[in-house]
Amino acid sequence: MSATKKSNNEARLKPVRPSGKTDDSIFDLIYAVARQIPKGRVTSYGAIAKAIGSGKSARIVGWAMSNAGRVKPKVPAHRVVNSVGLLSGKHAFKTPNYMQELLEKEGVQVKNDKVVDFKTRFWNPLEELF
DNA sequence: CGGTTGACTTAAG
DNA sequence: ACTTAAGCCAACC
Repeated sequence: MSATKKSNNEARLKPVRPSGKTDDSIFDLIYAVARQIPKGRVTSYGAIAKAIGSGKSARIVGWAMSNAGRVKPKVPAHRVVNSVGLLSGKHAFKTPNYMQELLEKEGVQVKNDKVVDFKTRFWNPLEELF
């Protein structure tokens, strides 16, 4: 197979938007930050929003996370919760309980759909990436 | 093009 | 701790 087989790879690390586009967008930035979340730590949608410079576009982060399941490489969307540590996105996983199990598997305690000691487990991209 | 929706956030009562 | 309200922005119809 000495033929030039360039297609097939070309390192398409760009995330796939809902529209199927792989253009640069805030989605790219969101996924990029989300992948930086250390194991056993969590962050919030708003924190990511600030990290990418949008600040108040936390809802877009949530939107992007809903697409995280179809994005490559995999995005640890289970490590992203809302501002009070609530697993607001658990319903988007295979099973509503899958998100909690993933977190517990990483050492994050979850009680009543809420991250235990959230403030300590919180990972601030603005400070950690700085 | 416009109204609605959503894995959000902050503020105020 | 709970409810309301307003701000935000991309996708959807």
